[in-house]
Amino acid sequence: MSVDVDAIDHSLLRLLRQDGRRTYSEMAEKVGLSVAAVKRRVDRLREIGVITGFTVEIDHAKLGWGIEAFTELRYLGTTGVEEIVRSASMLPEVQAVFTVAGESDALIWLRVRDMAHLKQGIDHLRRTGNVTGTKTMMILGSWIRD
Amino acid sequence: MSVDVDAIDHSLLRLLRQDGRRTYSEMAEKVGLSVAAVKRRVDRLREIGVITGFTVEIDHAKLGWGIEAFTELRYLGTTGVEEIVRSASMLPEVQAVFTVAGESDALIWLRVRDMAHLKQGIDHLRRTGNVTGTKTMMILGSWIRD
DNA sequence: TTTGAAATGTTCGCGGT
DNA sequence: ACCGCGAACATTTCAAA
Repeated sequence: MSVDVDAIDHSLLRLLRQDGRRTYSEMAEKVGLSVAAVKRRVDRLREIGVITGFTVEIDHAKLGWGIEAFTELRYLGTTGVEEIVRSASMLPEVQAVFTVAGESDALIWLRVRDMAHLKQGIDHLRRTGNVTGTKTMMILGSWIRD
Repeated sequence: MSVDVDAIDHSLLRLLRQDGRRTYSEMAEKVGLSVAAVKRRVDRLREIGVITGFTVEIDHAKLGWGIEAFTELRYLGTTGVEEIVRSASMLPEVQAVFTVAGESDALIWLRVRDMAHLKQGIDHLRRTGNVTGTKTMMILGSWIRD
């Protein structure tokens, strides 16, 4: 399932990670190709599925959702992975769901307005699906690549 | 530190989360404003720090980095939070670092090519900084909002 | 806030390597 | 298969109302 992506493609991906709205002209200048060549390469990276989309990065604290936490969930042995993701992702407070192998079955990334809101979110998770136990870590700070 | 962001701003943020390369014209049509008004709003969201940037979403498995894991790290009590982030973020395998309150001090999101590579990454983390213990969860699947 | 016009960027066909 | 060129089309940007 791996694909051929050369050094220039990697440069383009790096440039787009730094700024997803960069123009083709700007990228063309940086990698030393024509504008059309750059567009064709980016189009191809989308077609073969290396690029799955573009998005905006938001400071949620500025929007009043300044508290983040990870909650590890354990489910009944009969609960399928798909079911875990489906039930957890319904909560608007859930930013991401990772199904994992280890003591826990899932790791949930929560984003909330305050502690009361967090409590409510965790309670909701415990009630939805067949949750048998939770363990929550408050996020003090985070660093994300690029 | 919270700011005033109205319903139209939220619509624009939602549209940009779905596709960060949407044109102002397209957004203008969807929210019922002129193109210039939309541009001014997006510019303002950047200025006040709600929008911190734009980026591309990549399928890393297609690039041959198909294994992901979370590693919980415990550090010596003398280790500062800044030091934890600084040492961990140096590894290219580290996708994100979350400093947390709880049993562990940090939660590291790793992305690697294979199991040998994962082992090497965790070993490196254990050696860098004052790590006193680790616990790793392999990621089986993930769902991320939008 | 909108309008309007110039500058800039995107898209695609075609010919060349 | 990949590139560059050029022309048509679309978007961005900003000044003025």
